[in-house]
Amino acid sequence: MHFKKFSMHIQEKLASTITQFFKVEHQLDVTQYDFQSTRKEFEGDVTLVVFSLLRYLKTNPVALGNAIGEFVENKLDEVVGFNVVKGFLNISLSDAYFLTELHSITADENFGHLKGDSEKMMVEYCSPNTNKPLHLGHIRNNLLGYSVAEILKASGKEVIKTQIINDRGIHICKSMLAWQKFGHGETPESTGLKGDKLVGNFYVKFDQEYKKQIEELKLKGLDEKEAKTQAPLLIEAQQMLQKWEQGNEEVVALWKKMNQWVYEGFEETFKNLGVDFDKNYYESDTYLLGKDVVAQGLESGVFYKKEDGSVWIDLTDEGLDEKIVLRADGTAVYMTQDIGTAIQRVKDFAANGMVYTVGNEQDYHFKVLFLILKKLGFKWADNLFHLSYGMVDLPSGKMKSREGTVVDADDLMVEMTDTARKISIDLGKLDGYSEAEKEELYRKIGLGALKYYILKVDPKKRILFNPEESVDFQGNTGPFIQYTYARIQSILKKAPASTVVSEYVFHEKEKALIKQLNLYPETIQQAASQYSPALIANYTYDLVKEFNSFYQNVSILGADDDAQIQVRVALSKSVANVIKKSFGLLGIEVPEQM
RNA sequence: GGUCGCGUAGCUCAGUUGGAUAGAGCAUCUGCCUUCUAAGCAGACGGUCACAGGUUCGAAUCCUGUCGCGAUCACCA
Repeated sequence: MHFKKFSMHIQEKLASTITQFFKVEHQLDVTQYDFQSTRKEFEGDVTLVVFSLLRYLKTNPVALGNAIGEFVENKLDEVVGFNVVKGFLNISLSDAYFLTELHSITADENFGHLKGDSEKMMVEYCSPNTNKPLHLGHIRNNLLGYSVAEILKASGKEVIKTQIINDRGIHICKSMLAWQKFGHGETPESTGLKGDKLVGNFYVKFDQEYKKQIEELKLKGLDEKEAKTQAPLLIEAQQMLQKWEQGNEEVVALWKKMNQWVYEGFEETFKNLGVDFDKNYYESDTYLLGKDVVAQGLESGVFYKKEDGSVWIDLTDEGLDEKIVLRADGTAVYMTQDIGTAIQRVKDFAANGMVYTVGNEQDYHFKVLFLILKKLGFKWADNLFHLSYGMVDLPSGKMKSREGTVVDADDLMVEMTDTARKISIDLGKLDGYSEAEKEELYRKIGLGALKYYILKVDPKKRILFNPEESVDFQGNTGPFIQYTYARIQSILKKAPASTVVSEYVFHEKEKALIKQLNLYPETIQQAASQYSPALIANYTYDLVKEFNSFYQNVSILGADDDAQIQVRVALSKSVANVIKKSFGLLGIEVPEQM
């Protein structure tokens, strides 16, 4: 059955009643209906699209709509009226129905959130390199991954958050080498720099020195390509990588020391950003994985060997290319590791599936990876999902760490907090807050603005971030929603104790709110099945808009009678609860006052 | 060149298994703080849904083609 945009419960009732109508009146078996919530400009609460029923019964849509309308009005107590406009049957629902709905929403503290462990999913996100600090691109990745993990939990799944830390490789050696050569023994302590920042500086330093060497070599008559491969710095870095692989003590000690600096720096960033992980994997542990699987796949004929000894898979039947899975010298490539790591993870956690939060530049890689795992016969390969997201670009183009054209994650969070502080002080509404409480609030608001700004956009779309223009704090923004929450808290503090209301005549604004609240459970399920925090963000915005209109147009605590106060307070409380929960799914905190 | 993704108001975005007159925010303009917090509310202005065909009662949505932007097509990760 097709249910859309309206409470499941009443739609089921309507659907089965309409099925009865077709059986009784026309001896027809009909079970598929298109419902939608009635548009504001028409009278009614839920609308049946009659057009799509004409294929069962050739008749005038208006006549059919009227017939159905009369039937459901007679059969269902909840239906108190209807009208037909063109092929749309608009059905009005009773006050008793809305009251029941409100009661069931209020009664459930975890309204919309399922608890359970129907399935175990692993969500990977972040997965940084340990040679440079995190930037805005990582922020999008972290926010998306964290949020999708929370959404999956709310949809009833058990979730394990994980990341694979790319802690080895030539890029790490570059930072190490530069530190050795130009570092003068600097440490985070001696410089006062965050560890990841310090290491990142040497990564940049390497690139600068490397480029100098290339220029020098070119002056000596080498061409670009030769110069790039023959620069002494690069050769040294490659040698360092070999030493690392051989377990050279000095190199490994340096590697451990510098990586530790980076981890401490990352930890701080994760904490400020509010993300966490249940399990970390390290590439230095996993980079040799997958070779045995390749051997098995070779035996079973999934892979084949070329004359030089390298191992490949032929995916031309699937419209893709041939892809290498093991080098001729027997060493692993990226794909080998990813095959091995996937299998390892499923073993470690008995996961039913995995979500990989990785930028869309790797679409092809994951397409191939999933296909290979499928061909290798793993049944969980059907439950792998690449949460592919668009790049965050600057007006000047792509962010590049080596060229220093990145928006640093830590800096950005500080700037957002600064902006929040400035706006808050201008508005001056924080009497009674201590300085520490105020700072905490600025952080909540600043981060809320940033997180909402990023998460409200469909993950697959690219984001153009202009550092010159600050992120908004008004309109469709995080602070707007946080503000609404704070306002409700202020009302709830003054509200009378709750009593039972058994009869009530609803205001249109109240009905609209109940309808919007009722969409929350299905929004979570939809966001989970589409891995899209944007759906949660947009839903919450609609709810808040609806509430603000209600707030500004009717009086809550000053309502006409007790029943009205009770209902309006209950509604406000439910809205606040959903805001808090839904923002929780986005990793955004809500303030009690602002 | 092949493949994948995107193209909706000046700007940023919604619009989800095809439904009513395509909606918000920002910006611009007009009202509303002596009443629960004006980071708000009410309203005005703003559209060839990139373009052209097709499918059907009905298309921003599905199909085909064209154009534009991006990514990718490594024995890098």
